[in-house]
Amino acid sequence: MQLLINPADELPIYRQIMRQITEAIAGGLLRSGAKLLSHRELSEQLVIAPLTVKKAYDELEALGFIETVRGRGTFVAAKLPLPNPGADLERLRQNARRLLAQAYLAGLTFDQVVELLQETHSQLTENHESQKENV
Amino acid sequence: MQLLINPADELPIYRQIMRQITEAIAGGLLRSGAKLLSHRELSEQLVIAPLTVKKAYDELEALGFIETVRGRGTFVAAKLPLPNPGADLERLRQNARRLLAQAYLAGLTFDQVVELLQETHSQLTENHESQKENV
Amino acid sequence: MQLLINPADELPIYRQIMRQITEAIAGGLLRSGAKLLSHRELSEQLVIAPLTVKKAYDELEALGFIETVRGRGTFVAAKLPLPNPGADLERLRQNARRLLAQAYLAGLTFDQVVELLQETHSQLTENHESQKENV
Amino acid sequence: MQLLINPADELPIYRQIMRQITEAIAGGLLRSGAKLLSHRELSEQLVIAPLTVKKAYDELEALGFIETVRGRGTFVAAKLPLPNPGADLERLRQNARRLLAQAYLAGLTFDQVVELLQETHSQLTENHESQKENV
DNA sequence: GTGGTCTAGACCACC
DNA sequence: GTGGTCTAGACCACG
Repeated sequence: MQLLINPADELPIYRQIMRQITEAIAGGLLRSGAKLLSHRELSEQLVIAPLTVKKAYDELEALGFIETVRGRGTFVAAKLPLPNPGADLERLRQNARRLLAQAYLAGLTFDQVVELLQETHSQLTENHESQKENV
Repeated sequence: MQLLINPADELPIYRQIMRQITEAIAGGLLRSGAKLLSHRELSEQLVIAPLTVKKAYDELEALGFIETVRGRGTFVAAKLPLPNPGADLERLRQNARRLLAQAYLAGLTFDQVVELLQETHSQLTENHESQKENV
Repeated sequence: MQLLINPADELPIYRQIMRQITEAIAGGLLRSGAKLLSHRELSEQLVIAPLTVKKAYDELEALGFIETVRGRGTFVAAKLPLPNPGADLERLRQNARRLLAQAYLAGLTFDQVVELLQETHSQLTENHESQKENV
Repeated sequence: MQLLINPADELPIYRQIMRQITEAIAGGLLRSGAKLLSHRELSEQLVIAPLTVKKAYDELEALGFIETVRGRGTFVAAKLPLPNPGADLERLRQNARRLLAQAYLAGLTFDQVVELLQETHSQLTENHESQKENV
């Protein structure tokens, strides 16, 4: 798995890292127990400050997505955090609304949005094999 | 139309305003030529600084969504900006990917996501009738 | 001669009027003694407030480009204002610099700029006949 | 590079800054990747409010001339915005027309205008060598 | 240190 | 009344 960082992006770098790792977990690219690169290794690979990666890992750990074992490394959590049905659904609704608004401004129809979603779905789930990769 | 601002939101206030106005345009709530509240009026209504609203209006104008006429007011643009097929589609794809990742983490299936999208679609398009002036 | 007003332009309307009239004089379209529309007529034709046209005429008169004769109307001045060699040349130099900078950013070469200037020159001077038109 | 601001100028200060920076880019004084002063430093140097410089930087970024990286600074864009052949040419034509009208009112001939343009061209292009960082 | 946002108030030009 | 600009200060997040 290869992370892509854009320093000029509005989203802070540590958030870009968090987002990509959680997306990889959601898409099945990273499974429970998979080992992540150490924050030092990852910072070298991405050519950014180690503190930045550390911050991303710290927050991911606080959220329950990853677990750190002193002396062994960092791993995808065994039990992924259960969703808070209420708040999460509301956020999902909002994001769905935004996606639709954005699509309509771009001239797409509802059916085309669903189509696009289906393509994306296929991409996210087709790489369910390559499992023991590191981040 | 009533804007809702959350000062505690991670998204800057001026962006919240921009988002809600563009969504209103996308959903048909605001049509070409419709007059917006003056940035002063809107700032009073939202209990925020006038400059904050003005910044939102300025950026929306730079993006081509609204037009401003000195001494007369601010209006939804007559010709809304045509989508840039390339960049826009790519951004849409990214957002679709994020929506799916978020939904999967929340335990939803693909079909449930499509369902949720359909509900949202109905809401966005059902208020396509009356409305003449003012935000 | 037909004036074109764009209310959304950054330049104030009364300045748009001033600019177009002085350009018409410079280009030979309007000669000394030519009669202008009354500010009321012009305001009707342009669908703007009479005060706005009045302001443009007032400033043009203060600058010496036009003359008002009570009860008869407004005319292009018999003796056009002589340039202030110093200040005017400096402003010209600045504008020349800006034109070049703008052209270079647009990818043109110096020769192409001169070419473009020549076309413009032809247009400005070829309509030296139609003289007795009103504004 | 030294910016010169005239608070009494009709052109807003932030526009004066924008203009001088784009001209410096067009003239080769500022190259892609060159670092600009932080908006705070520049505001001190020019003795104006930081927000005023920031507004200039923001608009230049929206136009694609400069890029900003959080925590690192602001830089001349790697890929300068490609000209929009249509709109840009039309604006150039207008400005050429205005330059000629202004010159004719000042009593110059067409050849003298071209001469003046040639001088300006030399000035703009002769400082195409050294310069690494800072505005 | 950097940029990002926001405030509360001011003054101006335009219509 | 409208929008346009500017100030002087504040607080925050990021690296």
